[in-house]
Amino acid sequence: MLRIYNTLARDKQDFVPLRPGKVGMYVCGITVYDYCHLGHGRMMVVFDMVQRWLRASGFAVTYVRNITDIDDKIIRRAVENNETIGELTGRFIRAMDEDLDALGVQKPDHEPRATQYVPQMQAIIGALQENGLAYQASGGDVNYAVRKFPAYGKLSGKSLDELRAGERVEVDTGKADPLDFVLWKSAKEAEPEEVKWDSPWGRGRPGWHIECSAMSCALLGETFDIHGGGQDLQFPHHENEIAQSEGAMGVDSGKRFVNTWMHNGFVRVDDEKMSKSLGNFFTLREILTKFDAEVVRFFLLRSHYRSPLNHSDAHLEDARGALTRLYTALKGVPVSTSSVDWEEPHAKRFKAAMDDDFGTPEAIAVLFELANKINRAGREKAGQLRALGGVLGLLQRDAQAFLQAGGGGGMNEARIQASIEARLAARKARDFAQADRIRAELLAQGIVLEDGAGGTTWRRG
RNA sequence: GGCGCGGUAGCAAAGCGGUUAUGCAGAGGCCUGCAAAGCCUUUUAGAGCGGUUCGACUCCGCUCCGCGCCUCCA
Repeated sequence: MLRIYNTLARDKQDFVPLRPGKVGMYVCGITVYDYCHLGHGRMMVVFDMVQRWLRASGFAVTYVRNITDIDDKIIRRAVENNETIGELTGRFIRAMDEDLDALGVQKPDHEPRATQYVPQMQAIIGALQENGLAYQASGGDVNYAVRKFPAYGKLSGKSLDELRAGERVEVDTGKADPLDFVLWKSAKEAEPEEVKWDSPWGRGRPGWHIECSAMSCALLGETFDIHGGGQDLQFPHHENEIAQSEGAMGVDSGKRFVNTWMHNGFVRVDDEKMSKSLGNFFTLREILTKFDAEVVRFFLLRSHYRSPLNHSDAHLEDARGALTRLYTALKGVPVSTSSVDWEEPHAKRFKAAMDDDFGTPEAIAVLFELANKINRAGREKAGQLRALGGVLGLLQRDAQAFLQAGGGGGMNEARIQASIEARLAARKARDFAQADRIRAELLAQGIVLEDGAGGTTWRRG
């Protein structure tokens, strides 16, 4: 039985889908005005892992991950760059696809873009207005009347009165309550035509929060199983989604928006949250110039998805060494598409770990025990190791290809092979001084030689 | 100020009320011409103070420290 930590309950709960065997899952994707950083990468890999595990468990999953392609930052950036919104967002969506593809993140079943769901957003806003939860302010913006939604705060554990005690509430004329948030922003003269839609409330564009309510409802229905996102979206974004979606269905309808809320932990740098505003972020593409993408994925999955994760080159190096051990156990094992034997003891422990709120660290520990068994007792379990790794999106490459990835410093394959031959000749002649000299030269280039039963092989060190 | 999360061995990181986490690093051994890899053995834990218990790293309380949210943010 799969158990998931539900933020709404602040506890692990048995996962029971609305419809047997089927799971609807929505995850807040990113706002595409810049390159993805490692924090985005973690969120993407975490929910990719969740999605994979649900499927491996036999569920028919509908996975929706949106793209926010309209918002203040996008507009500002496009104007700065003197390009259209579409050009800017198209560029960064392509970059995101490249980065995620490298990390082994599978495509969601649906990847809706906010700009394609404006009519659905308007419909929800209309319903909210009918239900007395939305009002148009003097400036033209349509706001959500937070005080009218009794359950406001149930996800984040905050009460409106406590929130109001917080100092940083900007005084926005037109809002009935400072905590009310915008559903529909009335158009501003200076903004490009591209971001203006007609609506019953005048020309304008949707607020940020309404996008996810509309897209999730359109693709998964009014109520669905799992909603995920980064911890920083818990408040106010997800709280507002609940207010919108449940408010539109009718506060008294008893209908629920989402059953299970999942939030992944942050990536940190020097014990501080990695973020754009702090300027301490590392983009995926810069990390991927230094580290193999699978090493990055392995690094992200080696800690629990809800724990904070510190990023540093040393930690990535550590992950590389660990993943190298797993691949070393697969040396000489052909890449095959063997499936998992779930009756096998290691697989049972792997499954138990994953079923306990996606315990990837322990699942990966089982992989190492499997590697040890292979090194000790032979290759029978190699297919099992590869197949279990595959459940996490790992260990699918040829072992040699992984071990030699990144090249051999300044040396090409032919030169390395020539050196290995030369060393072999020296060894045969029992000229060990010469043989050791050649090995040292290669090592200086980051190439490690290993004399095995089947001959000498090399890997990057 | 309000709400929440966490403090595990040299580093990273898990589970668990009583039995080896796991990876890297360290020590000894096997293997090797010597190494590397691998295998075997092994040293370093659970912030502090109380409480519950036959027994606590694991449950409860307090203290100290760190982090996050309360504003856009994965």
